[in-house]
Amino acid sequence: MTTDQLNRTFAALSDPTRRAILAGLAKGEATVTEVAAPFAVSLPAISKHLKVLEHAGLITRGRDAQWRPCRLKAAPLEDAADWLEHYRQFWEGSLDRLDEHLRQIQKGRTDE
Amino acid sequence: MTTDQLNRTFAALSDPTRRAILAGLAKGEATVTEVAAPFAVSLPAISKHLKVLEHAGLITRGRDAQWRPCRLKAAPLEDAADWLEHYRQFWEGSLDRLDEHLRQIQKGRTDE
DNA sequence: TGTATATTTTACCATGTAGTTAAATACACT
DNA sequence: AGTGTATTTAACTACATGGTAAAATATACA
Repeated sequence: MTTDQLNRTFAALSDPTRRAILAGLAKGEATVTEVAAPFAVSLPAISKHLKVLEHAGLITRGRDAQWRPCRLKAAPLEDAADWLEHYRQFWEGSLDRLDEHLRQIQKGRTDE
Repeated sequence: MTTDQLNRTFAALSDPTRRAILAGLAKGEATVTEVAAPFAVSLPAISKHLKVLEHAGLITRGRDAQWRPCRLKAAPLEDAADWLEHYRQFWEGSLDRLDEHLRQIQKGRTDE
C-alpha cells in the first residue's frame, strides 16, 4: 500500500456524492445510469465521480454491450480503516483532551 | 455528526503531510515550529495545513506566549472509522469481487 | 523603545475538483 | 445505413488546495 493510494482513497471519500455512490454499490453492481439515478446532477458529473473512484481502486468497471457495470472494490477501504485504527486509543480514552494533558504533566514531556 | 464534518475529515486525511502531522501530535502536543520540523516545506505551508486540520476539528490550538501549541482531537476520526466499518464485510469476505458476483447469480439480482 | 523569536497573512501561481452543456463515441437492433 | 440508448469527452466556469516569498503581527525580554 502506497501513500499515494491512501491519499486517493481519503480524497475519494471526501465527497458525499461519492460516498453515496459506494453505499449504492454495496447493494450490488449497477450501471452508470442506475448509479446516477438518486442524484440531482448530470451524467457527466457522475462519470467524473466514477473515474475518481476507479482511480482510487474503489470500483471496477466491466463491459456489457453499451453498459459499463460498476462494482465495489472495498480493499482500499481496509487500508484507510487500518490507518484510523492507530488513533482509536485517542478517541476512546479521550487521550486527545484532558487525559493527554495530565499524562504529559505526570511523565514530563518525553516527546518533542 | 454532519455530512460536511465527514467531508472535511476525509479531505484533511487525504494529504500525507497532514496525516504525518497528526501522527506527530499523537506523541503529544507541539508548537507549530516543532510540528514543522520533520517536513521540507515552509512554515506558511504548515500553517495552512494546521488550519485545515483545525477546521476539520482534528486539532485544537492553545496560546502560550508567542507559541501556539497544537493538540490532537481525535473525535472526528471515530466518525470516519464508523463510516468505514459498514464496508468491513466487503473487504473481509471479498464480497466486492467474485463472491459478490456469485451471490448475484444465485439469488437473482434482488437490487437495482 | 528596540530586538529576537514564533506564527500568520497576503499576494501569487499551478493544479485538481465539481459542476455545466454540447458533442462524440459505443453498441444493439431494424 | 440509420436509429435509439448508454456513456464519455471536450470546453468551459468557479472554487479549493498546496506551494512559495515577503510582509505583518504577537509576544517576551533587554
